[in-house]
Amino acid sequence: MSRLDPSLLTGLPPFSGMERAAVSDMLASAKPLRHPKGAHIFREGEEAHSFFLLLDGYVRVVKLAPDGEQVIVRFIASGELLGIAKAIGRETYPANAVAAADCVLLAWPSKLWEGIVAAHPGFATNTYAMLGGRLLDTQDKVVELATERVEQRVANAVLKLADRTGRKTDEGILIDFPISRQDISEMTGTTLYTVSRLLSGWEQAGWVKSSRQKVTLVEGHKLVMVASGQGDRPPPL
Amino acid sequence: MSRLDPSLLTGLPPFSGMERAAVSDMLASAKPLRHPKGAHIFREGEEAHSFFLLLDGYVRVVKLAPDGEQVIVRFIASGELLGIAKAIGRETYPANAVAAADCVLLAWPSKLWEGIVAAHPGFATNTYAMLGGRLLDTQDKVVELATERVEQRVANAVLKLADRTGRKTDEGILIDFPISRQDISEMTGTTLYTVSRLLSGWEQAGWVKSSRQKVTLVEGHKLVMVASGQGDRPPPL
DNA sequence: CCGCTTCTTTGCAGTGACGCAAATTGGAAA
DNA sequence: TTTCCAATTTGCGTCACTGCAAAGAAGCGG
Repeated sequence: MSRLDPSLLTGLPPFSGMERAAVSDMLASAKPLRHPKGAHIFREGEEAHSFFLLLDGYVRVVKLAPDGEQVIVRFIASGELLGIAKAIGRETYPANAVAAADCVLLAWPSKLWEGIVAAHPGFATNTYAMLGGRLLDTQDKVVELATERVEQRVANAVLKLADRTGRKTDEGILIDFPISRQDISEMTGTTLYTVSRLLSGWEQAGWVKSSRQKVTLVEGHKLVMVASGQGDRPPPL
Repeated sequence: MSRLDPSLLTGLPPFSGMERAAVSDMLASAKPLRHPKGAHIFREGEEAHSFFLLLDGYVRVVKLAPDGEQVIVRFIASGELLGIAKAIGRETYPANAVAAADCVLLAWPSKLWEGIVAAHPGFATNTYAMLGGRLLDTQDKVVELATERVEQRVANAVLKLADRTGRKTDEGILIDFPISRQDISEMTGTTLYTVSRLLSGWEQAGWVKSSRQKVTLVEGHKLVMVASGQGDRPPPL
């Protein structure tokens, strides 16, 4: 008998619409797991021995370009699945997963995948819908990279992070985990220098507040304008 | 009884590993369909009434950026599925599909999707593996757009097209359908001017031959070098 | 065969973004 | 506290790429 309570999972998207008994059943074969900030949860190319559910924390999914540059392909927030290589017919992980903050996860052995999917059609449907959503997200990212200027992409990234992980403070909406200029540049296909210049400009204008590994959104609507390409340009220094 | 022969499908990836009888069963509910070059097969946002198998021809999957620019998200060659919104839990098509050449398709009503997937687990597995492959392809495109220079991306696009749709001629490998400089620019996130300049340069160097809507690969290995970022730069005009 | 449309080429000027270098700041560890 | 390392800022020169404009080429329909 597991010490984990099924109510941990029942509210989460991957398990929505499932019977409590079914969720308990899945939980029985899961192992809880912790990773400190900065640790690799899995690596690209490695055999996909497990798939995971993120219970708490944040995870960056990172790909390595041929020249060694890193690209952050996606952020995972708590309640989401990751490492489900088996669901897409793969035997190895296609990217690296790194804890962006201290993380708590559940892990299932990948060899249970087929059985779980067969036994829980609701879980399967949820998972494939989620995969479809990620495909569309990624396609949107392609469109963004292909058509928007750096300024717009960085504004977009900050807005999305604030929306998905933001915590309200008295100064504005704070992005809830340590994020560097370099991280933001790896999400938007630019350099840490350019991100720094942009944030400095926006800070001068009073639209954000930022310091080491911290970004707080003060006037979101201004950044929305920038993201859409219609923003007043804050005066260059 | 259908006039279509199941052997049309048995060799194609979506149906690999399936019984002949199962394939016949699926074929029974499909309607053949033709679209001339340039026609829309479906449009973004439209209700996903059908899903398709491309039997012959080529299809561009195109997204519209907020500012009206077009981005070619993917090319579909014969033997591939398209428009499978139901598989990813969507009720509407997420992009436009345009015939890049005269096309022959099979169409199934989307409402049959659940039944088909339930009745043919092999087909379901193949489809989800294919979707996973598309997700990885799209992620690779993100990495490419984020890290490579225009020159490399255009070389890559030409190589991929030649590889996937190339027909051998006495001059080299000819891309098998009409493709304009504009098309290539929409695949690579640049402008038709830049594509024209690059192709002109490569033609001077004897690496490709190109004319109106035609590109022939002459010295593929040279373009591979360009794509990897190690190519000798052909002398500017 | 002519005229129209669409695609392509290329000169040129403008600039957004890069990337090095060096100084500065902030936090954590000793 | 002091030390040390990583993150950040910012000046400056450079360049890849853009985007207009205008001319040339190719194919199609009448």
